[in-house]
Amino acid sequence: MPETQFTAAQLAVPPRTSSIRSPRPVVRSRIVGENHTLLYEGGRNRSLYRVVDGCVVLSQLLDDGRRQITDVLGPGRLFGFTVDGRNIATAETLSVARIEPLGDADLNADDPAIARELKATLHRMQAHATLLGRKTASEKVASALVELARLFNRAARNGAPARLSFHLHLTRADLADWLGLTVETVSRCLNRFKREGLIDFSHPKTMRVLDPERLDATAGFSRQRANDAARP
Amino acid sequence: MPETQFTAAQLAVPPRTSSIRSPRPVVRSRIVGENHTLLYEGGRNRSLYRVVDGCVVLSQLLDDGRRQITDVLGPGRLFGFTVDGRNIATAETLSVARIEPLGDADLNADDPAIARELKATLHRMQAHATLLGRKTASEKVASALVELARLFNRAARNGAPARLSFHLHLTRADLADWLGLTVETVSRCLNRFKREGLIDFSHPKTMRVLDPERLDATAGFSRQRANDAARP
DNA sequence: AACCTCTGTTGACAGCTGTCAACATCTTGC
DNA sequence: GCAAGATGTTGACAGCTGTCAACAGAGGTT
Repeated sequence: MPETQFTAAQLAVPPRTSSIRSPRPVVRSRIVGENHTLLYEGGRNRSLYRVVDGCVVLSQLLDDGRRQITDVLGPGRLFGFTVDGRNIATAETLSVARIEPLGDADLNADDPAIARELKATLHRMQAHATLLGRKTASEKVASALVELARLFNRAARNGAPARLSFHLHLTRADLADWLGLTVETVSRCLNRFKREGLIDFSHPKTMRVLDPERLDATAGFSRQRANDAARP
Repeated sequence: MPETQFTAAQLAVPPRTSSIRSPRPVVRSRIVGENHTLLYEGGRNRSLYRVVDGCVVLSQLLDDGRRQITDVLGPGRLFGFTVDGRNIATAETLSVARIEPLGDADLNADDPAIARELKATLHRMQAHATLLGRKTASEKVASALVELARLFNRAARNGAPARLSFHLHLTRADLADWLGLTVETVSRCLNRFKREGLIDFSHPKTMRVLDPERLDATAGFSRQRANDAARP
């Protein structure tokens, strides 16, 4: 069994971050190992699932094997949405993960919380489309780091000052498939960021952000979008 | 006023293609001119809208002006979804369009038909992410043509054999912003397809598919995805 | 009709990113 | 502990696509 990134004690106390409740008072969540495929694109399933803890990615394949990771899910996110009863995407764990089934997908279809989740997902997907279509390699990798840091930074739940250190659940290949790049380009960007003092990592998956502001700037994020006047 | 693509008679009989009903028995739809911005990303609105006829695109902007068209909407599609009360995307008409408000967005949030529309939209967004991240320029342009042909080919509603001729509502720049390319690359691909006998166009926006199968192949579509058995 | 602007096309060229290859490092299994 | 495979890094090189520029054509205005 590969390394896990949380302890037995953490697994024993699944956090509740979402307002979505299943009809049954007690829901049996299950622990799934790393690199386990939960759902296949085009397959059938009649339940939604929530990621309670861990990391799950959604992906699609082209005929010749090219892969696109369409979403990276952390704690609280839902997956298993279907169109015409068919799974939209393949779902795989990138870590040991706690998964909670939410019951019949169609029964839950009119749950306002589900609609809210769908709209939030849509929002993320659109932002990612902008990344894929209009950002450079450096901006893509920087954006990914910012987003993953936000996703998996909750290690410091106990009120401790959240150090900008987090576990990169994705391999370089996963990052490449998420960002529309190649492993080589991802590796080059990460190591350039490291040389420039933006981030640091000794182990390839143990990331630490050293200069959050410069990383944000590299990501092409507009911290000012709210404050700034629109340009001429 | 620029050219319109439907007649007064067609406008007088708005087709009902969706099962989504508004609470009021009579809904007042409105006609909007070409190149009209209906909603701004980040702005507030408290209604969903349906495209009854015409073409609407959703887009996002980066700070330096780079634009990504995240979705192209034809008849029947909904837009105006919000997260935290804020519009997810900017919505613009690319043609004279008939738009129908669907009432309070939050009131409709638990409508099963809305959830279905959201899931269908999610599906399209994921497919487009795969296009943006993993397809070549030729595959992107071919995919766009196939999709737009399907979207705007309903000209032949009267049972006539649907000729594979359709109106491209998007400019070359719009196509580029949708596909993550430049106008020059889009233009080169379209004219190459023309030289190769895949498509034809005299007017830049009057497209005609001459060889649907070869176009599908160029788009990298898997015609088997539906027939295929789900994998283990 | 003439003019102007926007859109589209085409060519030359460059550069970002992909491809190929070799090697290093980490992980896993024996 | 060692071997073998998977993952990550780095360099050389190439090519797809972007950039820049000039021009053509269409649409709209006076």
